Amino acid sequence: MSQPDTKQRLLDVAERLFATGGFHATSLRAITCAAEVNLAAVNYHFGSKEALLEAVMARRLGPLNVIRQDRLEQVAQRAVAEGEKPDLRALWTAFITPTLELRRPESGAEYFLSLIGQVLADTNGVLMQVFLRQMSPLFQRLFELTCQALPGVPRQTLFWRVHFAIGSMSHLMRSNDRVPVKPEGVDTDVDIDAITEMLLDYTLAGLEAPL
Amino acid sequence: MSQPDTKQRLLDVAERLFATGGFHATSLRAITCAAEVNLAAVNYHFGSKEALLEAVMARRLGPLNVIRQDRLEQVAQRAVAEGEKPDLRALWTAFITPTLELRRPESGAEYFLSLIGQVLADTNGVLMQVFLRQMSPLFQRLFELTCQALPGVPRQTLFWRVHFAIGSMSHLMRSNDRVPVKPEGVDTDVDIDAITEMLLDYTLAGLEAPL
DNA sequence: GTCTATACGATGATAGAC
DNA sequence: GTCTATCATCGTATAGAC
Repeated sequence: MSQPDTKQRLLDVAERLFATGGFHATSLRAITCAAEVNLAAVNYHFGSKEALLEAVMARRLGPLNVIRQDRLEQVAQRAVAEGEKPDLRALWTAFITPTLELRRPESGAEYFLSLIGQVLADTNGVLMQVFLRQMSPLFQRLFELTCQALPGVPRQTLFWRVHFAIGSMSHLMRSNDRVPVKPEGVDTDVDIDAITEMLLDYTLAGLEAPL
Repeated sequence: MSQPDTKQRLLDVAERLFATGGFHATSLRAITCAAEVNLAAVNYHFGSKEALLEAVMARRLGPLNVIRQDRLEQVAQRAVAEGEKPDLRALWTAFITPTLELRRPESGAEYFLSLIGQVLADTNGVLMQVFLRQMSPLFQRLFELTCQALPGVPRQTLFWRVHFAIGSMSHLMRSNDRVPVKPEGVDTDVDIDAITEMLLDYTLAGLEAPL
């Protein structure tokens, strides 16, 4: 390998350009030019433009999902140990916190979240299928534990409420800095911890809503 | 005009193909072929592919926003007349109900919602800007009335909660039939009235969540 | 194995004849 | 208003240099 970091450079540049300019609007020529590699390098190393995006996602999603799964199981085991229902707030904290942590500039994944937000929205795309294959076990587990935590709410109802919660979260991920409407007297530039707590309060109240 | 309904046919076909196949994946050649018009007709009548989508959106969004704005003002005026705060449930019913009504096959706009969901997700796109310009007054008004209905919650907090609510709603719009994960014992094919009520319960609980 | 140069078909857009 | 012809650019594929 004369250029040992060609793949790495492609992943980094693609993540940034896809996130800032959009997947479809970003050409392979723009990526390979910015990464200072040949155009054909993408197809050689990854196979296609879609496969490149898939690799960009997998690189971050893999470790992230391990963390979320671990923290989810910790909450589940604590519930078993204490012989009680899983703690709802702990459950959703385990799911939300590691995700929003990526918004911190120090994480090195500042562009990743808005990228995921885009993919999550592309209902018809193949990318969605790829993403879901990675996420499906986590979603299933989160749903089951939420059902255990809220035995009073019908599964059917909880399914849709979890669906709504995912919607809020993905919408937040997508709105990196640009928030649709900024009314007077509102500062949209709040820190991550504050937003995380607001999302948690909102989501928990929704999940526990009276029937 | 030898073909007086060329524009109309283009709008109808484009709405259907954009919604089912995705905006980027649908070529102008596929649209003009299905509509049985010449390829250049799109650029003649609308100017560009993006402008065509904009026209498709505006055709439905205009009347819909008039309805939503009217119903919002009805709630506001009732509050003034009774000298009380606006009713929160009535407020969000006015916003959500006319929208989800479009999911009914009889509405003739069955493809529209998933199209809007796509646009709402394309954070970086020009389409988003177009959409927001149409929606911004409605969002502003909904936010202000929500603030009036919940004077105990800080504007800053309510801003984000409204943001989360919009996220749930757009996520629901996007998932026309295809829901990411279907756990056991859950029927995802519920009727619109039931889903509307579940979304309302969820959203209201979130907006009113304790601090 | 890795990179380069080059070519192919399809796309969105446009100019000009009718 | 409608059509044909043509353009630059896109994602992709491949042959050949190192």
